[in-house]
Amino acid sequence: MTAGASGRDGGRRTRLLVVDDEPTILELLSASLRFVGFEVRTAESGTAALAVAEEFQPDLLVLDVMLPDLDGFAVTRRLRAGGAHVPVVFLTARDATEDKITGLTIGGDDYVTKPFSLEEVVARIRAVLRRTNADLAEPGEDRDDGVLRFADLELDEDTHDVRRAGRLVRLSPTEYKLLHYLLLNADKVLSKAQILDHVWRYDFAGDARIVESYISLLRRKIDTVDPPLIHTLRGFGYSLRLPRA
Amino acid sequence: MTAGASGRDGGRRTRLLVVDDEPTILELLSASLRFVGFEVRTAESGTAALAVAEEFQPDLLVLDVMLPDLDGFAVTRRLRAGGAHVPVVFLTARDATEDKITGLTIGGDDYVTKPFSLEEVVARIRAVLRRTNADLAEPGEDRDDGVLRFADLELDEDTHDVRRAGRLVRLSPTEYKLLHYLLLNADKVLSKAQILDHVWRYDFAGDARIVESYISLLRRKIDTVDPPLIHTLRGFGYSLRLPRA
DNA sequence: AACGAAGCTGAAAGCCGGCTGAAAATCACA
DNA sequence: TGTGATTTTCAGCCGGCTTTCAGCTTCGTT
Repeated sequence: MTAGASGRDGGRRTRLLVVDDEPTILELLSASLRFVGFEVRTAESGTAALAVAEEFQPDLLVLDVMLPDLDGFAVTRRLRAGGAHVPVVFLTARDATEDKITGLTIGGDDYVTKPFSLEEVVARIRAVLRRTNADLAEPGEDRDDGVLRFADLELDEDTHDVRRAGRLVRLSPTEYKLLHYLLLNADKVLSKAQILDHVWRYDFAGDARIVESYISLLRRKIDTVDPPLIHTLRGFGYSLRLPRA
Repeated sequence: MTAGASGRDGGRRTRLLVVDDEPTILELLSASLRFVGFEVRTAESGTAALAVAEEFQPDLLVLDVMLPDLDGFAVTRRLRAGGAHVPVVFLTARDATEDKITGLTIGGDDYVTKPFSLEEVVARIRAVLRRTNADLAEPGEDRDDGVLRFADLELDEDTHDVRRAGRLVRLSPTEYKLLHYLLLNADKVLSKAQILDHVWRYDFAGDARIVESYISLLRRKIDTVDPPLIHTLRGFGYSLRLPRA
C-alpha cells in the first residue's frame, strides 16, 4: 500500500464502521478493509450501529440499506441529527426491485451494489473520503488529488483518465479496475487468486485463468512501451514494478 | 465542486439557515448544500429558526412556508423587522393555493415547490444570492454573471438561454436541468444514479434508465456538432468534457 | 535436450450496457 | 375540455465487453 493511500490520514488511522446483517459479508469486508489499513469496527443491526458509532466515532460508515431493524437511511438520519456529517457508503442489492436506490449519492455519499468487488468498495470509500476531506483541507501541497502514479503511468480516479507516457489509453471497466488494483499494490506480488478476489465480484464462479486474459489485454494497452511495468513472476503471480537491474 | 461556483464568496463561506419540520427533507437539503460548499445550520420550527438566525447571522434562509408554529412568512417578517433584509428561498407544497404563492418572489426572494429536485434548489439559491449581491458588489472583474460556459457551450441562468456554437437551442425543463448539472460538474464522471438524485425530484420512483433517454434527447439538441461534449463512460456514467487527445 | 507446467493470446460465443424510436401517460395551458 | 409539449416506459438493436478455450510459447527442471 502506498503511504497514505488508504486508511491513514496523517498520524491517525481512518476509522470505519461496517454494518451488515450477513456475517459472511461483514467478515469479507472488515478483513480486507483492515488489511488495507483502516481501523474497523462492525455491527450487525441498525441499533447496534448507533451504539458503536457513539463510542467509536467513525470517520465513515459502510452501511447496508437493508437491515432487520433500522434501515440504512434511518441510521444515517439519526447519526447526523447532531449536526456532524458522517459520510456513508451504502451497500444495496442489485436485483431486489431496485426502487430504493434513490438519494444514495447525496452530500458526497455513494453506494455499491451487491454482489460487489472489494476493489470497488475500497475505491468508493477512498473517493468519498477524498471528497469530504477536500472541502476542509487547506489547498496545501500533498493533498490527495485522486491521481495514482507509477513511473510514467497515471490513473485519475475522478476523470478515469489513464495515461502511459503521457498517451491517453481507453480501458474497459474491468481493465480499469485491474490496473487500479495493481497501482494500489505497486511492487507487491499479487497472485491470480488474490487479483480475482479483489477485482471480480465476490460471486464470480469462473476460473482464475481469466486474470491471464486481462493481464494480456492490459499489457497490449498500457505496456507496449519501454520499460515494461507489468511483470510475471512465474508460479507466484504478477507485479507492477520497474524492471530490476 | 467547481471552485467558487457555490457557497464561497471571496474568503468567507456563505451561511445558509435551512428550516423545515420534516427531518428527511432537512437532512437531504443540508447534506447537499454543505457538499456544494455552503455553511449550513438547521432548524425544525419557526421559533427555533429565529433563535438560530439571531446567533448564526445567515446570508440566506431556505424556509418551509408550512411550519407547526410560526409559518415562513411570520419568520421572515420578524427577521426583517430589524431592518436587515435577509433573502429567502421558500419551500412550498405544489398544490398551495395561488394567492399564497403570490408575493413570494418580491424583494429578490424566490420559491421552490415540493417535491423539488436538488438541482432546482441549489440553482434558486445561487440565483437569489447573485441578484442580492449584484446590487452591492462593485462592478469588478469576476462578478458572477450567471452564465455557465464550457467550450462553445453556454447556459445563462438568468434567461435560461442555451447556446451551442453560438446557436440558440430550445430545451425542455428537464433537459435544461440536466445540462445545468453537467455544466456544474464538467469533466467529472457522473453516474446515472447521481444524475437521477440531483436532477429529478426526490420522490421520483422510476428507473435510472430514464437518464439514458434524456442524455439522448440532449445530445440531439446540443451535441450534434464537433467536438462532442457529452461522453459515455461505459459502466461508470457520463461526463461533459472535451474529447481527450 | 526433453519434458511438463505455467503462461500467453487470438478466436468465438454470449452477455450486457447503452442508444433510440415509438407509444403511453401526464402535464401545461389555452 | 382539448391540444400540444413533456415526461416516462419499453422493446429492439448494436456494439463493446466478458468469458471460455485451444493452441502455442516460455520457463524451470531433470
